[in-house]
Amino acid sequence: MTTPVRTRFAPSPTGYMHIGGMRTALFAWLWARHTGGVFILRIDDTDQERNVEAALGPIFRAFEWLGLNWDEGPKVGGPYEPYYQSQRTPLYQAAVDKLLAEGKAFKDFDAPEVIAEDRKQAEAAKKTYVNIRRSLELSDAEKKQLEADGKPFVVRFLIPRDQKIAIDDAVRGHVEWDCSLMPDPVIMRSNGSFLYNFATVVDDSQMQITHVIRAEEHLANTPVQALIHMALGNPLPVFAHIPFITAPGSTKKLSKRDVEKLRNSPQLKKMFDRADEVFPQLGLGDSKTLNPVMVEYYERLGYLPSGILNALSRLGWSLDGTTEFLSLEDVIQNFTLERIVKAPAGFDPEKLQSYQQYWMNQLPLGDKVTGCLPFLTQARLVSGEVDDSTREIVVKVISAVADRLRVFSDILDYKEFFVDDEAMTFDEKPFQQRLRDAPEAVGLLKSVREQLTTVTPFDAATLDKLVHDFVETSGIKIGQIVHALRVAVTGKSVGVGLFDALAILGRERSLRRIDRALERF
RNA sequence: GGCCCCAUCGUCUAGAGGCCUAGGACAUCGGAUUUUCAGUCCGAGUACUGGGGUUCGAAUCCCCAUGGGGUCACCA
Repeated sequence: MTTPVRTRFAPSPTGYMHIGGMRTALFAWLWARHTGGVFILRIDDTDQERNVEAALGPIFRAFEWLGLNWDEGPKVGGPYEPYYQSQRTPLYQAAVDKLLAEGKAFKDFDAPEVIAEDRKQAEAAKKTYVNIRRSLELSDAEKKQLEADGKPFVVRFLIPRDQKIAIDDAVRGHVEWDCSLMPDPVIMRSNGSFLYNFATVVDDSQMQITHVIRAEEHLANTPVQALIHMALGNPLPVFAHIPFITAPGSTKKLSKRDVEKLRNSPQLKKMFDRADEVFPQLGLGDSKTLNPVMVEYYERLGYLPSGILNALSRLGWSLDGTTEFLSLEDVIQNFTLERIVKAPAGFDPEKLQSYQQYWMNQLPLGDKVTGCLPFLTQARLVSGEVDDSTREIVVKVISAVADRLRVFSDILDYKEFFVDDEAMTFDEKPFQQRLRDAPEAVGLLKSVREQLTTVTPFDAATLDKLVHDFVETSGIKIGQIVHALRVAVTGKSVGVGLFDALAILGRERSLRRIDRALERF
């Protein structure tokens, strides 16, 4: 019989979901899904105070947005409840008692200052620090006396110093440590609370976790955890330490501590700038409230789960040498731990952009409209109720924008179609260059305006022909009129095809805008 | 510093002894298409950290060096 795979992700309630953590969670989730196993969410809130629920919001939200559901955990429950570490202390207590009773852990009465001194001396002597087990020398009577006196103590797990401990990591292979170099870790604080390293072991075992898939920085914790598992009589789970994600252009772990440094990295600058441009329009603050290390940044900017998921899966994992675009379903089907790359992977915004672009282009028009609409409403470019005529315009704009649309919020770059003719602003630079500084612009604009009053139908193909004929008969270059017209009608030098723009606006609005430009000379 | 991990184009990666004069993708740079921007198409350059082995043969196996990183709490 083969036991079903059970993996877990155990975030602490930090108030946001880290993109690197999301990638770790994804790998654990993928392994469960690939094998038809179970994925568990467990909350590591041992040292958190009140606001756990609030701090958890963005984390659940990230999972839900990306469609990574959990089979057991908060909200859904499960056979190993509770899924909050803060509510599991009886389990930890029982485990400590067991170790204590079996002599596999001991009460250490040494004061912190004493320990600090030991450590200092070891350092001075250039020797690896290993705690001195003074309390182990105490007689039972002495220990009883100390406890009766209310002398504080911690519980330490007794490392079998005469051994070596080895694990066979599913991505790293055989890794071995010499126990004689390991200090006895504290597993229970003097205030009676428990430490992560211990709680994790108890939880993983009680929840029947078969595969501990986590970031590489936990590799150093693993010997201790393995030893505790063994002392508790648990079977060892399979460990799989996946490499962490590094910051763009760096070899260091991508951490939110360094966001301010990241802001200036050339690779990430664009992402911060985009946040500062878009979020204020949406009433969501700016790059200080949401930045590219948070999953929510991508959601709020209108990235697609498929784009993010594709990018995240390809960071440290590949199907083969050529496949770049994979749906979640593809990845689930092909995901194996052995194909995880051992070296850290740099987070590359450009590459993410390309995955995103691919998946956006796969989307049918209707889905793009549905995706963009909330952004237009949120930016108050369309009013709450979306009537058919509004929707019609949105459809037209998005068709014209075509594959310029990479993320849904890009639609905000085309707000000229959604503002009143009188409210539309002209960008100064192109207005100067294409209209004021172009001596023939006024005349050409007036002539074309004349023709626009009568041409029918007022659609892109007809307008295209009209302008080309106009160019022909007046013997000018097409650029001379096109640029002027574009600025006059949209206020900008870049955007959708000019004839599309005119057709979307329609005759009335186009003429009004041309008049405004003319008046503005 | 101790312990541990890692090492192929700028970046993500393919490569599990001969198929490698090292493949793909992103980015970059050319060129084409074009009313702008984007896109698309075509093309180019760019990498096995170094040194020793093993072998007829090494990017691939072993050793050493170097470099990078992680971790060393009564944090998680």
